[in-house]
Amino acid sequence: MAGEYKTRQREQILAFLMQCGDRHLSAEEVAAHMKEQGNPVGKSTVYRYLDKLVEQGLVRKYYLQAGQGACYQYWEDGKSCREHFHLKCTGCGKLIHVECNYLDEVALHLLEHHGFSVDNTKTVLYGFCKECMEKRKGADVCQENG
Amino acid sequence: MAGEYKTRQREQILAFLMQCGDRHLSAEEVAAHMKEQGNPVGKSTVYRYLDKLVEQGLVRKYYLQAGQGACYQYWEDGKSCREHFHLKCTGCGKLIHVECNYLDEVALHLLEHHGFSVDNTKTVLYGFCKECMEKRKGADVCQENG
DNA sequence: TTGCGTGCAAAGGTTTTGCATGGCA
DNA sequence: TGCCATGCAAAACCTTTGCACGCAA
Repeated sequence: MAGEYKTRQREQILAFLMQCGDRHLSAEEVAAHMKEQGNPVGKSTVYRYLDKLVEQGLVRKYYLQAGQGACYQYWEDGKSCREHFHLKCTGCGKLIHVECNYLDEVALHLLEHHGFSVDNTKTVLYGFCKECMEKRKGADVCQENG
Repeated sequence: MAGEYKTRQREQILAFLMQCGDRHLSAEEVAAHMKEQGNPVGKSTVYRYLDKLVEQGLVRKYYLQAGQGACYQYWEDGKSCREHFHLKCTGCGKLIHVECNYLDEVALHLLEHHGFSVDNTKTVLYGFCKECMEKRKGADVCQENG
């Protein structure tokens, strides 16, 4: 059933994603990189494989800005990540893994009080990290104030 | 400069948004509603006016899931969605607004203990709602395991 | 009357899909 | 050999843009 074949294209795509570590890449960028390397990969292949990797939990898909399309990022150690929350800074794109007992209770709370089972492999909290928050203070005008 | 005209279309669009309160609407849905009402409005008009409202701070634009397009929501005095979390069921697609003091503390915790300022307008927690959880029990088994 | 607003259709970009071919196992 | 994977191009999507006409003030 799950007959997955190993191909040059897939190896290269995954290798590139791993190599980029915590950088997030668009499908376009992945395809462009392959082309530069002299081993072009069709866009549909990129999209298809990227989606497959997301399904498998090896790669994460982000929607940082509309109109710009999605971003992908290799998900190091997907197993342990199932058990904690993730924060993504919309300023610098940094992904923060949060190991915190208090937050573990949040999932429990949602389950018991709201009947909702959170999937940490799919959930990302967006916002600003400390550095980007400070950068914003000053430039920021009346955005926070509703 | 501010030569803004009041037109039937604009009145209706804004009225509909206000009336929908905390529901998120896509541009498509707005246009569809107008059509049903017997007063169709061109899509470009919807998009243009929606964007204008966002600029003016009267309406908020969300990017819940790419590929699905953007969602708009009337922004009643900063009340609504900035202050609570959103849950999205990956089973049935339902969007759940959670008004809960306990969860409000979560944002505070993240800020104080992790130096991260969560943006609830961009953040959505993914998982399964009660109904879909029950459906899944017994059904598929090997989906979680990558 | 002035010039903003509207609507249609076409263009824009990203992602998906159909189908024949290519390649892994 | 049997299938899965690939790649091209076309289609599907959402959104923006161009342009002529309509309408508010």
